[in-house]
Amino acid sequence: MPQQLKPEVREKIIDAGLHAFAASGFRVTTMQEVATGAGISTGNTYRYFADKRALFEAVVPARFCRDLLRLLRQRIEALKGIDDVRSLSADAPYHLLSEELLRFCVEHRLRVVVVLTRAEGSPRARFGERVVGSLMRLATAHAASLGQPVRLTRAQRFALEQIYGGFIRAMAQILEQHEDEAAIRSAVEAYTSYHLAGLRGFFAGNGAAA
Amino acid sequence: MPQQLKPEVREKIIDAGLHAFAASGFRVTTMQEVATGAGISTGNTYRYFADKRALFEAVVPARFCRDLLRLLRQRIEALKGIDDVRSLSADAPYHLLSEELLRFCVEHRLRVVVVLTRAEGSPRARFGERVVGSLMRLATAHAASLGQPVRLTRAQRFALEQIYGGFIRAMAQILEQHEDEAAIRSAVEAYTSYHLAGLRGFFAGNGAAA
Amino acid sequence: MPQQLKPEVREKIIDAGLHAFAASGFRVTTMQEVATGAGISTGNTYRYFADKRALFEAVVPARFCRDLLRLLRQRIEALKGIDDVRSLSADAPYHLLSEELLRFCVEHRLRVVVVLTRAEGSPRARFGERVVGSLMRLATAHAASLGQPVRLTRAQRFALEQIYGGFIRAMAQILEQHEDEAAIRSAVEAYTSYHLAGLRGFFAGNGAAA
Amino acid sequence: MPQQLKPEVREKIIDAGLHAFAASGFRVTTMQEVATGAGISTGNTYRYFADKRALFEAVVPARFCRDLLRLLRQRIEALKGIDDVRSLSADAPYHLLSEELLRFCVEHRLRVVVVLTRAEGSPRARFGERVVGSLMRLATAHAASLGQPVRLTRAQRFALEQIYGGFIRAMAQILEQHEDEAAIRSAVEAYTSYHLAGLRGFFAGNGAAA
DNA sequence: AATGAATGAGATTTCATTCAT
DNA sequence: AATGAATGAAATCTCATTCAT
Repeated sequence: MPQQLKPEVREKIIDAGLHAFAASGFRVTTMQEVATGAGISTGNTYRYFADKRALFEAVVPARFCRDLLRLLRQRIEALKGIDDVRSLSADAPYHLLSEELLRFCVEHRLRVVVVLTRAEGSPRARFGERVVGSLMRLATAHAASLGQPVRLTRAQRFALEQIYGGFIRAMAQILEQHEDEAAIRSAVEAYTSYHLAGLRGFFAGNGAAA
Repeated sequence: MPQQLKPEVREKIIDAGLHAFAASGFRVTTMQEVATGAGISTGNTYRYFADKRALFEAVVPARFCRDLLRLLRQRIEALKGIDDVRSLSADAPYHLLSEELLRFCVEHRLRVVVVLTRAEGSPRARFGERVVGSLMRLATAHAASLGQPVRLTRAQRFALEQIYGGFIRAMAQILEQHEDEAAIRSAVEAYTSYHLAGLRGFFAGNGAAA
Repeated sequence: MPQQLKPEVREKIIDAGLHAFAASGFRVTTMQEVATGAGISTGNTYRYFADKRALFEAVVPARFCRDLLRLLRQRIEALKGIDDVRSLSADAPYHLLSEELLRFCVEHRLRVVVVLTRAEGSPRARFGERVVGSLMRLATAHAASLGQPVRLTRAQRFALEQIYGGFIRAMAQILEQHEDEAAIRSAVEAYTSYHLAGLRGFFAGNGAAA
Repeated sequence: MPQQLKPEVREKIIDAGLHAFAASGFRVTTMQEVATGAGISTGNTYRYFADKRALFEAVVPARFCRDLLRLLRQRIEALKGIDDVRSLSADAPYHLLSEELLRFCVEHRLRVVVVLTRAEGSPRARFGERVVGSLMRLATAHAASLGQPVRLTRAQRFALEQIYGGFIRAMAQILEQHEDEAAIRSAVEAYTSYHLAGLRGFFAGNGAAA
């Protein structure tokens, strides 16, 4: 039922929800705020979305999550051709690999922010974790696929988790604070120079290739 | 009024608050939980602390914030003697610089966690940002104090902010998930190998010295 | 205003209301359900009926109530020729007396169900009571018209009320659960064998004639 | 947690709930009404009962349901010694069998009313049905245990269901409308003279012994 | 006449905070 | 000082009813 109502109102609600969630997070945002933001009454909101969680799911659709996850994985997998992260020049592969991801993130700027850092209490609360877990598994598998398999200690695994967590969080922050693509691109590039060099150091320091 | 009450009760409340905030964050934690955790009544809590915010401020006192901030700054400042982060070996300076900070963090494990990652909605909500800002200013000033002043673009500055943000967040996570010092130490070490190499790469990639 | 609208739409609404009320009762049924059931919009419903109560009154019209009441009364009155319920054979009078009533009930199956057992909160909420009251008065008057006037105690009067209440309720249940006339007839017959024998026992046990 | 608060307030809430539920049913009764009835604020109600359903369950405890069910079953089972309901004098076994049940009903007057006829939408909504089902099974088993097993047609089974349904409903009504035991006793007695005679007629009419 | 989106009142539930004892 | 029951404001959600088109 809550589907073919006025599409523009639906969009207005989703948009208001997106901004409200991005500004305050799922828990703190009230349906009142969303409704006000959309210029409608609270009750009307419920004609379009069964409840707050459903609204969140519409703001951050499953499809979107799948795509984001896939693009992030591709970014890791694209490293497979390269024998050793240490040989990686910071920018060359970067532009190559992430063009699609970047476009996607630019297009869905706030959506990425919301799902990665404003989803506490929402039905997508674990998405961030899942992304990190997925990246971790890829990284591990990839490393294993190289000559000298990586033996990470528990502490190293934990650190790697933080590293990837920091990476996606940084991406979210960049998207949150910048509106135009050029600015986002520059900030990502700058962060990438840190991140890739960091990974090289991490695996080198651990006598491991990745 | 909340001065000459029983200090041990006060401590019990603070301790219960600390654990509750660490477990669920400021917003989600209820005064009831805190009181129960402290083994006293809800009402009594308010004789010791004017409200939830005041309790949080007692759990994470200004003094503690100052100390943590100071130690973090020292860590940066200690780099001053070194001309170029690029020449930095990953582990050597690490142990040297951070011994005091580490001890402090181990001792105030949960407090650090709370103020850095569980403070949303609390009066210390911005502390993390302030720390990062302070570290940024130091880094910039330090760089400027060297021969060739660093000219960071806006994007690089922003990326550096994320880098430091990720750093303190990683530290918080490490402290949250590990209880014994040895484990904390290993995890910090692993993360540091990433972080310092990352910084080298960052400044190298940006043709800048720090 | 709700007069010269399209009669077939009016009928559709009434029919949808009938089914919805029969399925869930007055209170639980929503105007949305009714409108959907009628294949029209919610708003349009209100062009035909001032409000939910008016709709209910149309679903169960006064005329219908009068007819049902009249037929039920006839059933009682038809006993007048018979001196003593005790002499009543269970089935003979049954077919005779109730043929018209039965046809009526079969024809207005759901309507009877609704007014007798699904009317809570509606403007016809008391109809069941009124029916019972009416039957009671008839029974009393009838008894009084016989030689030895029945002296029912207050308790007996009350019990008789429950007996008639149970009777009409049973009839409603039978109508609700059976669709074809034969099945309804059998069930009514079975219940009647209980009910009439019960009445005989009731008046015999109370040393009264009815 | 909602247990050892002020027992007298708890009792007041339960009592207010009992009366409100008895007056309007589970669905229609609001927590506001209950709170007002108990002379407290709405919020306070939730300190004693997790939600409306929990309140209902406290008003009509499982223990109470078990006892009521057991006593009703006993009433049926006590008929086992009697070969044929037809030989049953209306009052003799009645007093014998039901003394305990009567006392119980008198003591828990409104509670019985609520669980049997005001529970729609509540966690005990099906209790009435279960009671009827249980009585039906007992009656059937009992009949089967006699010489000539009862072969009830579908219609007769259905009618028997209505008979027992009417029986418990009548009992509820009697309890609802009378306060003192003597009145209840008289009304039950009067109804019983109908009910038992009715059963005799029912089984006789069906050429069956029970 | 009709649509169906929109409103707004009201119900349930949660908690920070207050208050009688 | 302490208790812990009580309050009241606010949030989520539901629907009868209205209204712009």
